[in-house]
Amino acid sequence: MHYFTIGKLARQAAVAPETIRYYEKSRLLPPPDRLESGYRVYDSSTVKRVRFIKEAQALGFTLAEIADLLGMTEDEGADCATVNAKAQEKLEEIQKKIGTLRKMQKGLEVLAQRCPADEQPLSECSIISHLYGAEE
Amino acid sequence: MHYFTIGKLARQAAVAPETIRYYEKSRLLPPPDRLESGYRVYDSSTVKRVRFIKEAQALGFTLAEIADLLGMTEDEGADCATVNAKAQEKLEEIQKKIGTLRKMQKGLEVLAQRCPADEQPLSECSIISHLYGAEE
DNA sequence: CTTGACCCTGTACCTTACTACAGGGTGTAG
DNA sequence: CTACACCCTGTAGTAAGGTACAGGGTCAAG
Repeated sequence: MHYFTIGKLARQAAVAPETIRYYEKSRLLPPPDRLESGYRVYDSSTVKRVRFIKEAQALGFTLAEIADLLGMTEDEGADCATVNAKAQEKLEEIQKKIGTLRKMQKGLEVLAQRCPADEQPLSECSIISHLYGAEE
Repeated sequence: MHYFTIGKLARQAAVAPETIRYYEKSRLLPPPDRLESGYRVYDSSTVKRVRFIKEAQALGFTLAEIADLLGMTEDEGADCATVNAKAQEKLEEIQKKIGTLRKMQKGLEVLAQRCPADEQPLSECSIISHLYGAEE
């Protein structure tokens, strides 16, 4: 089966090799197998894992939170009550993020629609007012 | 009308006063009016603005991006084509974020459901596989 | 009319998440 | 058999986003 050295992994996941080593040190990636030379070797599942990390990060999760998220599925001997509680917590957080994004979306749509017909000042910020139900 | 000093504003928005001053320096907040003493004075719209900044940040937007977002509604004399193009761009970004969050949500739900009936190893990470359609 | 909570500016420091060497070994194409 | 791209460890530096003083003025309650 085809394997990846750190450089190839990094290219596939669109990050720098240093970032991979940094993630390893930070326990976001498990210590990989090594060739006799000491070179790290990875398989394609690591590519997915790194991409996941990057996407979660773009959504405002910190590396610590992401480690937690990934840890949930990997802790051998984590009991179900704990995993479920954590999952529930994360689900609520995600639900809230989606809700806020929806409101921003609405605000931007209003802003865009208002524009071609113009004349009204844009100064009343429709993004903010959609989030907080302000004087529209 | 009731006004806020920096400390009250900070408490209302759940940040530190230093953060408010930092946002002012970073042009995320306009220079406020001052009392004769030099004290900054704000009104409630600034509370909303600061909350907006914090929420946008929690969604992975940088302060520079947020400044851009807020700037869109305030640039006197920004032409509509430009505002619309920017809004469209942001809308796509937001749509993508929502999509990714939905997939994470699905993954976490599967993880949680799988747990009480247990026995299967959790080791196949359902969060990641939901994002990348891996071997489920 | 003072005391405690608040405000000011300015500078220095901190954490997170990288990024960039330095100094040295590896692997493969020509 | 060498040249060039790649890998290793370790340490230091960077950018973003704050946070923490120091040194000094303000304001309202008692």
